[in-house]
Order: sequence, then C-alpha cells, then structure tokens
Amino acid sequence: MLEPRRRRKDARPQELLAAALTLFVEKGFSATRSEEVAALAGVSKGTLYLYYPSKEELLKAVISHYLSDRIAAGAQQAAGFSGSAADLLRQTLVAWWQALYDSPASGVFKLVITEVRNFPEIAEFYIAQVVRPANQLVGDIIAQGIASGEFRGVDVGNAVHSLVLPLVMICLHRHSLGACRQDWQLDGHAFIAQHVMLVLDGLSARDGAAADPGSAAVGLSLASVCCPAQPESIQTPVPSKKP
Amino acid sequence: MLEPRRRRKDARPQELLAAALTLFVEKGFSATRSEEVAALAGVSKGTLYLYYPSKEELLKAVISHYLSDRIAAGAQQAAGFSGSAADLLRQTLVAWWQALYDSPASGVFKLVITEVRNFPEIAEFYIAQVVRPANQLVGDIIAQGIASGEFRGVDVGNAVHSLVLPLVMICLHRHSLGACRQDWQLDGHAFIAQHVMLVLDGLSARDGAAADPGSAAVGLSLASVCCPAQPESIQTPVPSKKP
DNA sequence: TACATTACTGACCGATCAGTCATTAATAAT
DNA sequence: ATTATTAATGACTGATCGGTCAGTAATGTA
Repeated sequence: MLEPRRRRKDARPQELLAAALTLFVEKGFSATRSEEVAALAGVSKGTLYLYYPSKEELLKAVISHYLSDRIAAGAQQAAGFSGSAADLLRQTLVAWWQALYDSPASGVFKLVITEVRNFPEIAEFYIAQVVRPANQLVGDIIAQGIASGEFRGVDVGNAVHSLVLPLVMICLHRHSLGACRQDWQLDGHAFIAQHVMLVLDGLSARDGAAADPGSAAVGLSLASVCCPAQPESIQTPVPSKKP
Repeated sequence: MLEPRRRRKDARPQELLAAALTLFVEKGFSATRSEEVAALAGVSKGTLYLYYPSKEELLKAVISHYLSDRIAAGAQQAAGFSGSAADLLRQTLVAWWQALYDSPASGVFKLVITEVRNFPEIAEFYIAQVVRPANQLVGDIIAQGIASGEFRGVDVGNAVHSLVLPLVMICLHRHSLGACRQDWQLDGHAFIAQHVMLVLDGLSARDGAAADPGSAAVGLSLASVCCPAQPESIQTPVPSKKP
C-alpha cells in the first residue's frame, strides 16, 4: 500500500504549491500545518523544506506562481485579438474569468485578502504584478473604445472597477460560503457572462442611453482587491537550499 | 505608569469583543494569540477566559454581537419609514451601509469569509441571521416597488445581489489592501451612494429603459456573502463560567 | 476595622508545530 | 558490482500558545 520512495525533483515544487494553495485557501495560512501540505503533496515534511526555506516563502511562492500563470495567459489572449473594444472585452475577459473561476487559482484572491496585512511584501507584489497591470490592460481597452466613439465618455478607472470587482467577489464566494453550503452555490459562468454584458451595455454609446444620467458602470468609484493582467518580470519560485 | 487593578465586570465583555474584532480582522483568527486580545482589552489572559470559555467561542461571540447590533439598527430604520421603494432603499440602505462602513463592524465580513470553512457553525448562524433576513428585507422592498409599478419586473433575488455585493466588497477592501496601502484607498461613502443610485436607476420603470435589454441590475445572478437584515432571536453573547 | 465576596492575575502545564539533521535508499557513474 | 551522489525521510527540538488555577487585591458589608 505504502508508495515506495521516489526521487522526482522536477515534479515536487508544482505538487507542493498545489497542495499549499488548496490548504491555505481552505483553512487559512496560520491554521495550516506545514506537515499537512507535505502530506497532501505526497512527501514528508523534510522534503517540503528542501524546496522552500520556510512556510512564509511557500506562501509567497504560491501566490506569485498562480498569478503568473493566469496573467500571462490573459495578456496573451488579449494581445492576439482584433475587433471592437466591446467584443474584445466580452470574449477575452469572459473566457479568462470563467477559466480562472473553474481553476484552483481562483482561491488566490481569498488568500491575498486574508494575508496581505500580515505580509506587506505580498501587498507590494500583488499591486505591482496584478492590480496595476490589470487596470492598465482593461483600462486601455476601454479608453480605446471611448476614443473610437464606441463607448461613452465615462471615467476609465471607475469602469474598470465596475467590470472587475463583482468578478473578484464571486471567486471569494466560491471559496467561502459557497464551499460549505450548496444551497448558496451559484452558476459562476452565467454570472460572469451576464455581468460583463451588463456593464458593456452600460458603457455603449447607444442613442437612448446618452440622456440617461446614471446608466450602468457610471460612477462605480472603487479601488480594489482585484484582477487579470499582463506579464512583467514574473519571478519564478526557485527551489532553495538553506545556508 | 501601571494601571492599578480595576473590577469592572460589566464593561469587560464589550471591551474584549472590540479587542478581539480588531485583532481577528487584522491578523486572522489563528494568527491572533488570546493573550494579545486580553492585552488590547487591558486585562490579563485569565480574565479573558473568565468571560469566554474558549477562543472559538470568543470568535462566535464577536461575529454575532457585531452583526446583531447592526441588523437591529437597520431593520428599525427601515420599519419606521414611509415613501416610495426607491426612496426607502436610497435613504435607508445608503445610510445603513455608510455607517457600517465607518464602524469596526465592517470587518466582520472579512472575518466570516475567512473563517466560515473552519467553523461550519458560523455558516449556519450567518446564513440564518444575516443572509436570509437581509435578502428578505431588501427583496420585499424591491418586490413591493415592482408590484406598485415603480420598478421594472426584474428578478428580485438578482436585484438584491446587484445592490448588495459591491457594498460587501468595499468592506472587504477596507480591511485588506485598503488597510496597508493608502494609494489604494477609496471614498467609501461616495461609492456606496453612487452604487445604490446606479442600481435603483436601472430598476426604475422609466419610459426609455423598458426597451433596454440589459439595463443596470438585470441579470446579476449571484449568491452571496452579505448584508443587512432584521432582528430574529438575536443570541446575546453570555459571559460564561467553566464547569 | 475586620471579614466576606469575587473580579482579576500570571506562573504554569501540556499540546502543538515550524524547522533541523543524521540516516536511508533511489539513481547515476564507473 | 561497487561506489558516489543526492532526494527523501521522520524522529527530534525549542518555541509558542490555548487553557488552568492557586493566589491576590479590590470592593462590599457590618
């Protein structure tokens, strides 16, 4: 029954990160014992410390690893696209978020929100690598839509928040109340699609809406805990040796 | 310098709850030592355990105490009000959330989201005492607005979520990224007001909007981690003695 | 002032857990 | 086959922390 020892140096970091993500998101960082992470990854505690020098470094590696993956994918998706700004957002953003929602990486939001105050380094990293690039990427697309007359002249920053914050919220929900009570579960894919449609509709420079003083996506001012982005000096989590 | 011992049996529970809320929200439940809570409340660890039998019970007391307070206030506010559904929501909901946003109680959302999976009892309590009554209260007002022809015939559950979820999100933000980086701070009051106006505008049965297929607040389907409510068998956190 | 009551204290205990390291065994090299 | 290399182990350690309780002092009572 007991698996014989195997030497698989290459596979370990990935497996440890996946195990750590699962447990950190489920139980929280402090409440998760490093031995549990190791066990879920199928190794002993000693092996965990062979690849990551401390629990805190493991946490940072988890966050940057899963964000890097998704951010790269999103930026790539957006880069190779031509069409109207609305189409770009509708297709790229929706697909990107639906994939994120289904993946374990959706838990990173909960992790960041809960741990950011304990580890200021994470705030720096998260803002630089995720929030800023994401706002830039989405904001640029919206700004372009405004410039071309496709969208109304709304505040770009606010529009980005209107678009993105509810999407972050359902990722949080998936890993909190949604994870313990099925009766509070929701259809994430449908919501993501409907929400993006709704906001784009509010943004569109259609005739009837110009006179409407407060149509969708106007005035949602909000700084965030948020979203997708572009790759930019993605730090690879490097397996480490102690001094 | 050292404060002389004082016997203040009545004030202790409140002070302990306030200290616990602050630290649990800031550092997380597991990362907070019970001695820290006691110290912040100005008592020794032994005194803490004189009033609450365990750290977990203290957590539950914090959540139910701060929710009870606010829920009672909100329901009362809504009860003594007459006017259109839109006015009721605009004035009552906005005032209620702005007060909540400013108070320490806004941290309870973060607390619930992070700890709900570790303590299923909290999920039960939170859904029964907060989510359900809140949806009921807000939903009833919207339904009444629809019945009177003031609002369009949207899905009531979805409309409630459209209204409430972004408000929850800014409370989360206030206690995560917003708490460590001022450059990501936002004007919560302005956002709350603007957001509620926006959604009510989308709900209103104004002429021009009837033909608009996706106007604000339609289709935001989402189950939640959420909001205000009505009082219903509010359990008073009772100071306890161990067996 | 003497005594009774009880809110409060903090040293203490046992359990837990992050991190270590001497040892083991899987693979590579010769 | 023998040796060298190194991935992997898990018993161990020192520190930490939830919870206890015998003792202390603040307050009430006569």
